[in-house]
Amino acid sequence: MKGKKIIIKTRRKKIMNRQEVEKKWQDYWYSNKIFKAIDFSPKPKYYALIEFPYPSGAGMHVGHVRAFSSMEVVSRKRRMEGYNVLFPIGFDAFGLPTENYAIKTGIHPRDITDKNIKTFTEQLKQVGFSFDFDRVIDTTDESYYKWTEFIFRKLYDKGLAYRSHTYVNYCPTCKVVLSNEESQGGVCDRCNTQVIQKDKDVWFLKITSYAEDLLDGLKDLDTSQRIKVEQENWIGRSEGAFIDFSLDGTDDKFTVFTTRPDTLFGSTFTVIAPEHPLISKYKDRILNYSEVEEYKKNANLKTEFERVQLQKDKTGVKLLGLNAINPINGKALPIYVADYVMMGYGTGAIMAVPAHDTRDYEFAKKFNIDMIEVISGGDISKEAYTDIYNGTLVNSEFLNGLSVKDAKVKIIEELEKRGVGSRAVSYKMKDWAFNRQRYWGEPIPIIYCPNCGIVPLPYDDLPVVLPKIKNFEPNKDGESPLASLKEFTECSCPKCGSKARRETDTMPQWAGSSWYYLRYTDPNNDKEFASYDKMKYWLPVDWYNGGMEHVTRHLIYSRFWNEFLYDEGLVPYKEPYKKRTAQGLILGPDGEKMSKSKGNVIDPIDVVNEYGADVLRLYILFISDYEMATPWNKDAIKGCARFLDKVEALKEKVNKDQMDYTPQNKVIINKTIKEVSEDIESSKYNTAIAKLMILTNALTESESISRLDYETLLKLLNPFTPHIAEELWHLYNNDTIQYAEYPKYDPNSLISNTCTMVVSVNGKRRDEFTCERDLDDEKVKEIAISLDKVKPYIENGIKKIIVVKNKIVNIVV
RNA sequence: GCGAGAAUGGCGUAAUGGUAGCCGCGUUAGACUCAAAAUCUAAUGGUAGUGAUACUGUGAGGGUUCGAGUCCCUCUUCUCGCACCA
Repeated sequence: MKGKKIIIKTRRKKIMNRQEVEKKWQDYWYSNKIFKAIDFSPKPKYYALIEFPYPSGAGMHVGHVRAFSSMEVVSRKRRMEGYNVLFPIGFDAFGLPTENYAIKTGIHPRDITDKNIKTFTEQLKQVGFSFDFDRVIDTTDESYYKWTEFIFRKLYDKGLAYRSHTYVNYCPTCKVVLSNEESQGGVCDRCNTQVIQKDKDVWFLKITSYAEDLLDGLKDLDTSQRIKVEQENWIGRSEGAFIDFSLDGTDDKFTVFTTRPDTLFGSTFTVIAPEHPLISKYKDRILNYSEVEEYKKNANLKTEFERVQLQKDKTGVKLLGLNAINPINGKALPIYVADYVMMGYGTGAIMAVPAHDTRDYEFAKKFNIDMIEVISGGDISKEAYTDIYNGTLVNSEFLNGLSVKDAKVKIIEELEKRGVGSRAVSYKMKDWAFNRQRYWGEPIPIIYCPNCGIVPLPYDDLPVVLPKIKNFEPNKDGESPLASLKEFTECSCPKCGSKARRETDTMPQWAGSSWYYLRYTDPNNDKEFASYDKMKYWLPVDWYNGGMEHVTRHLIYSRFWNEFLYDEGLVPYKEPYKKRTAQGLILGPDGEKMSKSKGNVIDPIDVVNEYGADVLRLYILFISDYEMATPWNKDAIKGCARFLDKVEALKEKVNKDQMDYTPQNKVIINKTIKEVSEDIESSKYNTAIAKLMILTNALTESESISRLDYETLLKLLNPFTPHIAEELWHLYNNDTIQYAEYPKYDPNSLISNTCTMVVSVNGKRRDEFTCERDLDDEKVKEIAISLDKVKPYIENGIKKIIVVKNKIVNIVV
């Protein structure tokens, strides 16, 4: 402890006190509103967006700093490039952790949230982020969630919000219904409890009707392959056909979905999901109904996790007394109930073609069902032949001899002609389960009237305000605490005036974040969610950075809302984001994911207190490639502190009156300007910083440097380490560096007029020499073979000499 | 199982098909100091050698090329995403 104090003292004597200087400039920036975004400014606009944080009690995390730092650097650079920058911040403050904390402590979520937002805001300012703090939004503020309710109401009007009775993912610990997105892998997103299937009344948003648009919009999104592919997989489009199978002895039929209609002649049985309505409908005709009921019950008991575990072990029950008719050849096929067919995908029923589908193959083997080979080329005695590129149709009457591709077209034509099938597209994505039985969320503006049924609240009556309550515990039925509050639930029907009941479920946390980027353009508007003109000016978001984990949830949800609002004529652009990047995780020093329980959490504010905000910002971007997960190294950060000390020490060498580049540094400065700028644009912050270090090392080796040399370095540094840049800039300037013109490079000064030629023999480096640029190839060869170190290797004759201009000579012997 | 990505010193990482290891950390030696820290200087992939230097080296094995960390094929391991999706 004593030693540490001495270190700080020594540093203070030699160089600036970072924390003091940082505080000074933060006060200057924020009190003068240096980062204010100006509506309708004639400058070109730039909208940089980061995912707004959840204001947890733990405060800011180093992960937040990394997530925000990329757009922070870009925003500061854009301001210097003459843009009118919108770089906003807000808080996604509804949600379970706050509510759970309220249950534990009895403190109201409103008070917890306010306190956490205050702390978080202070921490953001301590790091010096250049947000426009005049546009802060809070999703739990009545003036904000009024518009979240408004959008829900719009969705309802269009039939895109509906109530349905289905099996849902339910977390027994959190006592909430979860969406597929929140229960990936069969466990609850928040608490890792195994999700169970529960029969419930649920609000859904019909995101599936936007599946095609959501897929389409990805085409123009500037993003990594990974982010695109993840969204595509999530939407999960597949092309195929609906085919009707009639039920033997009835006038009824059921429809299957298949991507392989070409194999229809090879179908030897059909399978329906345990939840398929056919079962109860033909209760009386199914001879083994009790066995089927039993199977159905067991299937529902299985958790998602168990289903995955038992993936290979197929189970099922044959429906006795009920057969399906293959529409193409009139053959009677047995119907099985099996849980490897899901009610939630396609039609919940399949035509099974064991010869050409792996799952059907396993099932057929287990239940001793026949197979018919209809695509030649494989060996179906060993395994299902699923190749769709090779192979020819056989045993399929009019399809025989065709390729899979052609057979698909022809069979669909035939089915359509006969009126028993059609081309179809199916999506993996399901409708979005949109309610939670909790208090701390946006109320759903719906009323249940005994006469009129479901009635939406009139627009003029919005918002439904969350009442201030004292007991936040959900009740025993897993209902929201609002359900036990008479003052809230009792109301009158807006249509007929009779006594009615208010919806007590609230919206999921993803609601508020589905449109927040719109609100930033006009955060204080109390007439509309944002003015059309302002949205037209600011949108679309030019660059959006956020977590990889939000690619399949938040990104898709928010694009859905935007596309919907666009169709309603309420927003000016169909796609909200032009470009999307994602940062990697920062792991603990032990290489594990940071967590309280592992005790490996690094608090960014501790780093600010020890090294300063500039060092924190610099290190977080220098640590590795921006997209890569990397462990924190408590020693490596010292290198960043040393670097900034060096930058400061350079001031002693500056010739104040020299306003051009010093000749010996001209090339490296121009090169650095070019490369740092390009690196920032392609999210290579780590190499950008490495190049700034190289430049600083070069300037340190110079006898003296010019004012322009130094100011150029400071400008290039400003996006990364604005405090020290501002402080040193003021040695020579009175105005802020934040709007100083970003340096430009001179293409003619990027290369020196001499170059180093490497000489290798058979690809092995042997020597090098320096010569003028673009020297004639013949002369280069002459010099190369005359070198003493090269001579011994070419004694036995030369086969060939390859010269790569200004780079390398390779002598082949 | 399917899809995407990755594998380079003691560590984090860097290299338009053209000097592998930039930049940073760490380590070693030296300077300053009574001493330590900080700072500065030098060295630092491995093996051999006092040394110039030589050989070797980017997960493994093949290939293309004058030349491969980079391109192609096969394999191994790891990370991420999806997962009985019909």
